[in-house]
Amino acid sequence: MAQNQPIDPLFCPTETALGLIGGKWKGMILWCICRKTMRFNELHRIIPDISQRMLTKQLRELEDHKIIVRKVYPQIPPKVEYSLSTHGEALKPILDQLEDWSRSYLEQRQAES
Amino acid sequence: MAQNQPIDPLFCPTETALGLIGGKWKGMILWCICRKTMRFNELHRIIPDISQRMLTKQLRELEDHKIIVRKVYPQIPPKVEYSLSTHGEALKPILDQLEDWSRSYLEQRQAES
DNA sequence: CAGAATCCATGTGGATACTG
DNA sequence: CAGTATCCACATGGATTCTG
Repeated sequence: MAQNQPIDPLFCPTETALGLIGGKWKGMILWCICRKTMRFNELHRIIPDISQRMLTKQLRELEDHKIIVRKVYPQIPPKVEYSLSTHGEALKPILDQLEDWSRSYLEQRQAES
Repeated sequence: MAQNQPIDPLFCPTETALGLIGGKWKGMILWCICRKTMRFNELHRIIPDISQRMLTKQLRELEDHKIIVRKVYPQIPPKVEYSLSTHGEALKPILDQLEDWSRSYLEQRQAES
């Protein structure tokens, strides 16, 4: 950081990244979509605690940020599939490591108590 | 995910990890402390937009979660130093990758506009 | 099926003033 | 220096109802 220069929050990549994937539920949503292409209700079944409103909102944000791709099949009943974009694929190994990290974190915390 | 079993949010490691490091300002705070041990006002100078209240709060959370270590020197004027814990050190390479990822993300987004 | 719209409680975060 | 304490505005998120 040069010589203790102030950081512009808009240009701190770490903050940016966490802003993109740190939203509520996004961890679980990405965890699911990383594993396979998912439909809306499929996600909702796997993450029952999220409301439809929130699920929609988080998915839209991930889509707006080009991390996931939303594919609509124009048919009745509607069918929408969510999958990782190229950016999202690049994120996958990082999320895997994060998962390992927090797993060892949880284990150690548990061992202490 | 076995056969579309619901995930318990409490036991989704990805969500856990993002819960630990995804708080507001935590990206920038960690970015700083990853680089060197930091004092309170030092952090505040580098991240001027954060309020003292928030800085304190986020630091406490990171400390409670054993990601950083808070070392108090009992003297006047007070001196407090924040550094990475062992868990925090393990996180560092992951944050670096996240940083690379978001940098390429930002570049591509800019190229598009 | 995959949402959109509305209403409402609460939590989060900012500003300010004070302190050991 | 490194915080607390208090007050308050606003954003976040939940529950519910409705729809192409």
